[in-house]
Amino acid sequence: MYEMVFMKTKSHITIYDISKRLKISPSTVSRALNDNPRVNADTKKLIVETAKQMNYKQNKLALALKSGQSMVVGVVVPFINRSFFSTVIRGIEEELKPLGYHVIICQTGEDSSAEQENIYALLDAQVDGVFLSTSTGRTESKIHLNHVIEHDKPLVLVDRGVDFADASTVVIDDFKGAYEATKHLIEQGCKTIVHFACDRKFDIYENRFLGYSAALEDHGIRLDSKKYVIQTNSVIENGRAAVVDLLKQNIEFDAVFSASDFAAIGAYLELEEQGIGIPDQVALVGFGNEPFIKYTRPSISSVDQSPLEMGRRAAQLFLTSIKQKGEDPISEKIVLPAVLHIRNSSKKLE
Amino acid sequence: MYEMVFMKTKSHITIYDISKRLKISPSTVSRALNDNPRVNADTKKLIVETAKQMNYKQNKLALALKSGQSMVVGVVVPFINRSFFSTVIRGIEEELKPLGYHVIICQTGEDSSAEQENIYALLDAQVDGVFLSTSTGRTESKIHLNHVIEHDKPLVLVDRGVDFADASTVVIDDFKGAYEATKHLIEQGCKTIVHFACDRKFDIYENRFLGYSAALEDHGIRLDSKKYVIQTNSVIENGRAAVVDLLKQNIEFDAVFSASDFAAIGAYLELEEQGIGIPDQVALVGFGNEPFIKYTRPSISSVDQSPLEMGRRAAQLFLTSIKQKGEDPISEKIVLPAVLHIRNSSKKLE
DNA sequence: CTGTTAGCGCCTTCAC
DNA sequence: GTGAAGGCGCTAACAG
Repeated sequence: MYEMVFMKTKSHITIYDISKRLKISPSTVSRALNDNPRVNADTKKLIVETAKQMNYKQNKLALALKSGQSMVVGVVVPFINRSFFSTVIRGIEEELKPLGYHVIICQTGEDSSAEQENIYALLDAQVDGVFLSTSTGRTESKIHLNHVIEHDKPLVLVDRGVDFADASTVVIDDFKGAYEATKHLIEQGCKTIVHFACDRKFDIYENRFLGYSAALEDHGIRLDSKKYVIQTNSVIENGRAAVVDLLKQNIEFDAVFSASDFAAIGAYLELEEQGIGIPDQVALVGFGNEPFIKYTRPSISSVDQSPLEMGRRAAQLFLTSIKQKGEDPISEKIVLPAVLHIRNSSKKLE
Repeated sequence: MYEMVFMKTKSHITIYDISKRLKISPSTVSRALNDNPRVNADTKKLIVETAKQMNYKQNKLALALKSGQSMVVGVVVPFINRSFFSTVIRGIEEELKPLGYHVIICQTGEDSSAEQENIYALLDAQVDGVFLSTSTGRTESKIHLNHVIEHDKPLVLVDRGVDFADASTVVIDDFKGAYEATKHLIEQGCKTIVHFACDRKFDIYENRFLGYSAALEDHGIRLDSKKYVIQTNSVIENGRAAVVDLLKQNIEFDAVFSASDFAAIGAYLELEEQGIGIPDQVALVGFGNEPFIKYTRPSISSVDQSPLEMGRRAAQLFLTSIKQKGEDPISEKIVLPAVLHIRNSSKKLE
């Protein structure tokens, strides 16, 4: 058996190649290419030109190893093809690209241990910071988050945060958004408002539930968690199933406030199929303002999360953290407003 | 003025730290950590354990510099928060993550020169391959694509490809999809079928146009490009404007086949607002099968592009290219089927 | 203004 | 089975 021999044809040009060609030391080449003032204008010009001509490209990897800055950040989300998450990422990318950063994306599939692995892999890859929309609930282990901090890298929690002192956070005002949505339904005359709560081990969903509860209380409606608060997931089929269940149990209700647009659209589909009129018999409000939510008929009311802005702000938090490197890290918390978009699914009165 | 002094507190552990602590040479530590057989089982165990205890993490950057493999790929798309693109990326990520690759995402904003810059930046970052859904039309310069090939990195064109010999490609059968969509409309009795063509400098749109034309011809309908083929962009407002224009010009039509779901939904909104019945007065078929397209009422027919599968296949093409490194690169071309999903917007007959 | 040297963290010959 | 040395490509002292 013969070993395969791979000719490692060097496909890229280094400053040494330029150095040799021009008989100028590598450091001068480096200086010239970095526009260092302490180099003769003519030689600089010469170097820059031959570099271009030789099609030289700076190896960022070497630079990263040398400088300790990779100029890469990692973003960890449940699924990248959810409009909310991809739009957050868009915001991050657009804010960071002008500064020369690259964005690595990771998906957890909503699995906490996959989240851990992703974060470790990102640290291995020497990212300069981590953005996370977590799938780790309030009670679960957060050592992977500690690791990020220990490695002295900024950690920015986006939307799905957890209480974690050393991380910056950007969220929307979930409580207020939910409160407004519920209040709106009450003002439309709804008395028995079902809440699709999603998983309350996440703060965002807990806060939406609390907003719902507070609105009921403030308007003299007794909260009946057993009957009207349903744990769903943020999945279309779950919303459908929840409606099926309510009907099967003969629970009467005149509105649904869903903490997720996906569950909301599931409810919409099922109600429609069952011939239950929206909003006349059941009014409907979702949460997230996903792009598809306004094309149903009736169009569905929803609370906007301004994902693009969340991404941008998250990126800005990262940048301020980077700048104050070395000092004691200050973790900032941004709360964006949650704006209710009222559409036809919840207009009982004109 | 005093210069600020930054104590570069080394936040990470290297094999040298382990080496010193254990008084074992770095090379042995390296070998142990890489599970090299030529190291004593006991020392190996010792090393692995202290590594874990010291919270050692391998610096992939150093490895990348050494090995010439960064284990990072770059994906360049117009916008990451379009469902189609983010789902393609999801497919790529899911296929490549098990092999240890990271995915960097870049957005061009549909701008050809931004695309060039992105690609150069990715090459600087020493990515192992580039996935591209191009914004560069048939007639524009493709030097940036040549650069990728010259650097000996696999280039995979996804969906929006251009003729480029040295790149692998995965597309769907746009011609057939468009043909089927148009044929379906004809079979529903439509005679005057408008085509929203998008930008035909991209092959995908050109092929959709050709499919539309061929279907008309095969069914004895004369193609009237001037009257019925409208250049729109893949944007909701463009679809709206196109309908407004048609009405203003008093052009009669009984169907729209849009090469883009976004333009299609624009048409839907405008037709609805004008009180024009879908499908009775105007039947409607889109292209892309975006998630939102089926929630309108009537639901809109559309040609599916199977973006997840496209992403997966693209990743596989990359992997085969990587394996045959050194040999003459073979560029493969995959054509996935385009499946028409018939919904209520195009059912004139029962 | 320019060249020499060293080192970022790792792996991998080459010796022993 | 283990250690020493060199180099991936780059920059930043340190000399001159």
